[in-house]
Amino acid sequence: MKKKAKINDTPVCQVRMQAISDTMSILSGKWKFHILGTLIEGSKLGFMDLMREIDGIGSKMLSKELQDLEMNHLVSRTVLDTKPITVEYAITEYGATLAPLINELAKWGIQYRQSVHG
Amino acid sequence: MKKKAKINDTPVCQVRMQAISDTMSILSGKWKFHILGTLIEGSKLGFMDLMREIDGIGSKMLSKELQDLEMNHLVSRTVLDTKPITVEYAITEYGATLAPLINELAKWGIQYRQSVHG
DNA sequence: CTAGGTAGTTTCCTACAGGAAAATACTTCC
DNA sequence: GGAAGTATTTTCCTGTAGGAAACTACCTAG
Repeated sequence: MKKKAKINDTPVCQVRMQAISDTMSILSGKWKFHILGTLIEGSKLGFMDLMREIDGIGSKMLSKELQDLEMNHLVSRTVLDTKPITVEYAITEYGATLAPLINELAKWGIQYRQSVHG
Repeated sequence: MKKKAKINDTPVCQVRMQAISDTMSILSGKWKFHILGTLIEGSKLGFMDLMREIDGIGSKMLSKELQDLEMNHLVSRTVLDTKPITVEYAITEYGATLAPLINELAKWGIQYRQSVHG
């Protein structure tokens, strides 16, 4: 009676598990959701704007996380030819598809607080 | 003209950001979603069952992650008085409220693969 | 009495995440 | 000429997440 019986061994489960890993990998780290959330709220923000909006983040992390997000086409980076050079960060159309997911996260978190508190 | 102008300084944003941090904190780590997903699929699994289902996890991590999830009332742990002692892990009613969130994660990840692949 | 199954805990190690602070480079205001 | 603003990069350091492997402990079937 050898046990192998894998619930997760069905193709559909494998695909879902992989998809969840992909998503979490893309959105990994302490700051990605903050950055994305901020850019969804106020489209078109400069680097220093983001520093001011996102409480506690350092320039190194912001820079790195923005690069990650840009690589995954969730955020766009546009260098403007202004007097002092300015960079404009914005959510892409594709990045905006994360809104329902972010809403679910927020919804669950809020409900969690209520269930703990009340 | 000092810039402070915080988009994120509204109470509603603060609450949402905090809620997202809470959620991500509770579901942090490499394995939580795998464990939760597995327990949602096949309710009532033993420790060794979970080891077999979750490819690559070690006993230390499984044990620790299950403790975390139990502490947050997402998973229940029941010791059964069987011949060789057996422990039964299951999703709680509360843990099941994560299903929509997990679905969003999977949905987005699947869509991501498609958009990358073409 | 030994092999194998149950459910973990403990120890040791490494790699990476992330923070603080300084450096870079260029421009404009006064 | 110096302060202040733009946008990073670089360096150095620390804590923790997580993996491998061994160990505990108890039970049962052969």
